[in-house]
Amino acid sequence: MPTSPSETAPLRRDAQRNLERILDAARDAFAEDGVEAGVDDIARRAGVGVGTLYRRFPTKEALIDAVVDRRADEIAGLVAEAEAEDDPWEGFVLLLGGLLERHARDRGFKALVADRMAATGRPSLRERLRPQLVRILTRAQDAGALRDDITVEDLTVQVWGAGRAVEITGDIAPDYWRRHLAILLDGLRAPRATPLPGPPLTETEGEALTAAWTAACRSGR
Amino acid sequence: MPTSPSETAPLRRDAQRNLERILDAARDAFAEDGVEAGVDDIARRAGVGVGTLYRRFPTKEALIDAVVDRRADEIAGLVAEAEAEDDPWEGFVLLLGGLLERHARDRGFKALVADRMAATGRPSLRERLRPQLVRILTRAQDAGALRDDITVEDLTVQVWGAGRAVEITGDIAPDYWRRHLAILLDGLRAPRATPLPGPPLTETEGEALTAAWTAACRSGR
DNA sequence: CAGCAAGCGGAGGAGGGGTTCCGCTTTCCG
DNA sequence: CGGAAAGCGGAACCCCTCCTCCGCTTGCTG
Repeated sequence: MPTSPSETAPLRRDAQRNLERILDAARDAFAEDGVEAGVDDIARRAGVGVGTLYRRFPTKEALIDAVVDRRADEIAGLVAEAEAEDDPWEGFVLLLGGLLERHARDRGFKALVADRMAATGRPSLRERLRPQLVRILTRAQDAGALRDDITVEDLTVQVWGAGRAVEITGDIAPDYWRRHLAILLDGLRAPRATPLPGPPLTETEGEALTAAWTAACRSGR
Repeated sequence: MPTSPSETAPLRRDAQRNLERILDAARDAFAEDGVEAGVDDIARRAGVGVGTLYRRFPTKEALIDAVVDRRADEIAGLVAEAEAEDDPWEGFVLLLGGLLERHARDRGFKALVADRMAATGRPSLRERLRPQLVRILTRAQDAGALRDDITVEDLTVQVWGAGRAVEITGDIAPDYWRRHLAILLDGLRAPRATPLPGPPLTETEGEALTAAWTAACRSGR
């Protein structure tokens, strides 16, 4: 747990500085290339050797976790913003838009979204966010704006898919996500919803999916 | 071009048999593991050595191409079926449903879909299919069933995203794609569609996207 | 049946990741 | 200031995958 400041002996000043540099470099590298960015590249960006990197993070995975942890506030902020929005539908749109926009601009974001709900690893983030998500969803449904036959699992899968689509378009048409989202929203709006076939995913299935998705993200794509 | 039968000397009988075995094994391996299935694994499934495989296909990429070529008829058949359907909307739904169902059941299908439109490599398939696609789309629009502000590019991106989502759910909930599709269709239906923001992708952008998508599929996302 | 070209298999090369190791440097504290 | 412990760098290592090479085998043809 190198990120927790108050544990065992404090880091030497140079070590602390290098730790910051590594985290910053990793954030940038992941944003540009996704989690498949190489450790050598990250170390070079940070101006340190790979040995230094591995002194702080026993494995690349641990580095990813640390970067994700650091950025978790970003998602938490977005969700809070969405919940604070007066209009339930607008709040819902704000959330989805925020997610897709980040997907379009930042390739490392996928790992963040995956981790946000991950069943494995650090549950704090996911457990903190999920209730908020449900609230945003049901609030929009109670207001009659969002179709009431979809569940959080449906929404999650939709976001994964849309995120992937928008991620691909991000390099070529950075604003295309708005169009994509508009189509998705038309499918989610209440007024003209067609009954959905088949049962929704159970929460257990949702968790299994999340685990699979996380694994896929971790291994690069 | 090992797949074209009438070229230079005909293959020896054992070689011909091994060629079939390799193609079958590759099809199965890709369906199970996606294009990231290893060549050693494919050779083992086929009951041949990797040397034999490489005698026929200069590179793994060429093998993928050959498998995709062989399966191209599957997509062509689906598209033809969709076009032959009396009701324009039903034809459209048939097409999307067929694509998503295959995505859910067959991990190698993604490569096929990518290649179907690929700007690089074998253009025949893509060029043959695209006009049909446009016809299916415009027919449904002219019938007033499909919203008339979407383009083939929009549709393609939607299918990529939905395919990804459904691919993940395929292992856990093989029929979930129906639910996902239903939501997507509600977003695509004409009645009371909300105007889309921003311009659609140009055809040039569409081609660039396809190339990027193909590259991503080839390298195993 | 004999000769030989085509075909075969699988050990090993090549290259690209992540990870380790160890001799040198820097910081800190008495 | 001086010594010890923490930190540093990056070459080397491991492992995994695609691909090559070459001595042996098999099927075809006269």
